[in-house]
Amino acid sequence: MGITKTEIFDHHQNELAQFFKILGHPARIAILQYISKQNTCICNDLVEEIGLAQATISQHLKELKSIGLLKGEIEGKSICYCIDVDRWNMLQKSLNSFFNTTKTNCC
Amino acid sequence: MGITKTEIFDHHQNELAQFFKILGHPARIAILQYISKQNTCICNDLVEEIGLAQATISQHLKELKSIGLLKGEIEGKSICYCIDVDRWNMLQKSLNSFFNTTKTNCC
DNA sequence: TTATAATATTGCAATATTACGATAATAAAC
DNA sequence: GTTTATTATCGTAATATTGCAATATTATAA
Repeated sequence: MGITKTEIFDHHQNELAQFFKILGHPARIAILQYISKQNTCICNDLVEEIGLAQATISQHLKELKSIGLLKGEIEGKSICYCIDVDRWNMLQKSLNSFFNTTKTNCC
Repeated sequence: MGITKTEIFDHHQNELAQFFKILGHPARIAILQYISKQNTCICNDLVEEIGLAQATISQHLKELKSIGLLKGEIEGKSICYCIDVDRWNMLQKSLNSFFNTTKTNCC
């Protein structure tokens, strides 16, 4: 029927899939890469840098925030969005754990 | 307008996003985990194990194959789908590279 | 060749995602 | 207060994804 049946999977599977899903868009990859290159980051820069409308960028930032990858701090009249390194490392560890425990094969 | 603007991103960003995207569904996570537990894998087992219709499982398998994570070998009248460990390790390396080069922050 | 069993494909309906223009909210500068 | 600049939200249109029933394909068994 078109809706993901999250109820038949466990919490870990759903959470892991959610992490992957949010990283699964080139704009969000590009945003993370750009932020990591800067000392400060203003959404307006991203609009020029990435080439999507301001509203679209704002939505992508919201999604990255939803899994805790970005934290925003008020800085003057704009917002400084930064990567939450603790969360970033946690996520990396979590994905590696999945990769390391899921690679037995048979043929 | 609803379509991802892949043309404004580079090949690496699009490819990385595609990997993440395909891993971004709990059924595909569950399928990979189940396959890695078995010595052999038959799609029919997955239908019972995962709890989705046979057609749906088949589609998820197809997507996992599309990024090379699974390789299927004919085994009697069924198919033995296995994780391609070389590809799996390559993907893990690629994701770690992204994580390691994208975590500078400012605040 | 004709069953039988397993997987793939097709077609369709429902929901989700992506994107953007318009507008609202927020905060500094005047 | 008003203006100006920046980011967030709303509403909407277009495309993508998810899921399943029905059907097709493939390969063994009889």
